[in-house]
Amino acid sequence: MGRGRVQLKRIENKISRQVTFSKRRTGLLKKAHEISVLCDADVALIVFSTKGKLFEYSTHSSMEAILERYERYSYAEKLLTAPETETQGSWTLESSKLRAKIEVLEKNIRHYVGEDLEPLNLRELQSVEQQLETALKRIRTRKNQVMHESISELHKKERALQEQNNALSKKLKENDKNNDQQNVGFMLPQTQPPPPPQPPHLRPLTIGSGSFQGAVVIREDESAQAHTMMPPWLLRHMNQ
Amino acid sequence: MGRGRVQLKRIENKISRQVTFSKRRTGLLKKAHEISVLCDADVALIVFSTKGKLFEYSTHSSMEAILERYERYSYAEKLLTAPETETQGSWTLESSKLRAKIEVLEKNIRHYVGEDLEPLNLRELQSVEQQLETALKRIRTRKNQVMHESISELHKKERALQEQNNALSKKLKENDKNNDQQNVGFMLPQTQPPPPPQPPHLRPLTIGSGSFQGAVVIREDESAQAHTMMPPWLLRHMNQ
DNA sequence: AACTATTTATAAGA
DNA sequence: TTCTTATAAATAGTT
Repeated sequence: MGRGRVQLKRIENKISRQVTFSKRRTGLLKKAHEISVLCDADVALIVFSTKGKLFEYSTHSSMEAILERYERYSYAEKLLTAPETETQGSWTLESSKLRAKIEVLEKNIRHYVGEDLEPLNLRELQSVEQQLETALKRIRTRKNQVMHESISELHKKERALQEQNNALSKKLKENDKNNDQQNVGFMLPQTQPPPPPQPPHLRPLTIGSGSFQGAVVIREDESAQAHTMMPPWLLRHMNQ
Repeated sequence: MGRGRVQLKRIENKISRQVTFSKRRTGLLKKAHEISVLCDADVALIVFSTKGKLFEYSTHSSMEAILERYERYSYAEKLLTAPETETQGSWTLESSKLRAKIEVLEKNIRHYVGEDLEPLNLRELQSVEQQLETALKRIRTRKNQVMHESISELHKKERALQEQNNALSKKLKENDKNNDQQNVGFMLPQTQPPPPPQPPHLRPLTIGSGSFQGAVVIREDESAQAHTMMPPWLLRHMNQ
């Protein structure tokens, strides 16, 4: 919708990318608002610019409400509650100094998430790169650890449950014998019927050898994880 | 954009509201996708229809990652809002809010460099992991770009120096001729003896059309790029 | 930040 | 839902 067709690919020129971003952001927010009013829908829209600046739109029922609803809908647990803060200590530093520090920290964060990289020279880029590699290693180590802990925890629980189970069965058999002898005339089934199957997105990942159904949902293949996905049904509508 | 103007208010007719919802939803998702691609932005879009059906779009970095990021960002922001009147006490309040924000930012940074990971659960670890992977890709792309620029800069310099060199040599020869004619009685050798060979790790990289010996291999595929450090002697030339 | 020539989105109708 | 078409809106390129 402009003087020329536009390829659906990253605009390389930084200036026009910014200009386009600004224009389209306005348009997108407007349309989000319109559909929410016209069609009485709940809409939440979050946009981070390349430089890491946040823009958002949400229907009256507040961003938080919609995100919570989303979480509930997608069967995911609530996001981490915000980290706790302590605000004691002296206030000797001026606000402006604090603000300056905040700016520096935010800039660092942008670099750590790969944004706003133009001002960095090669040496600095390599420094960040190395830090991220180290970080990634640590995170993967920790993730592994968490997963292992989780798994052995589950195993432990499984064993405990199995034992309990055996004990109960045994007790039950004894009761049955007694009942038989007394001709009471009824029996509990020895095995439970299998639970009804669930659709995949509801089915928790099962971990361990036994019948334990853990709640730890782990993506099977993270490296194959989709990197941008226009759903096919949307693609159908797209000219490019 | 249709046959008639449209009032920005809820469409009362249920059928046409549904139809409009369907059409506009498609358009909105398309536009969300476009801005994310064209402008390299991270976008998360959530739409609940009146009937409670969910539609969503998110950039490659997955919905969870963006919501996580949003939570981090907006939490830090929240600490600074709730503006107070400028009384004496409010300045200390301001300071403490700023401090709180700084703490949150620092905690985030620690996570980005792989420290202080114990409090994170699996979901959070994976979110950070994904962000770091994206960051690493971007950084390597940028590094490549910087190196290319640097190299062509060096080429240019080399050519300039070579020309200067030729000019000086020529001038020198002419002077020598004059000196010969005047029997001044000394000569510069026309050719230099070759320098003693050096082990490869000491030999400076030569770049350019002349005696090219370089091994600057830059892979085009950024995602597969080597995680290698530049040798210090090359770094020296590349400070921005 | 404005201005338009165009392309796109979409309201209405079928 | 889907297609068609007339028209309103969005926006790319320009100033």
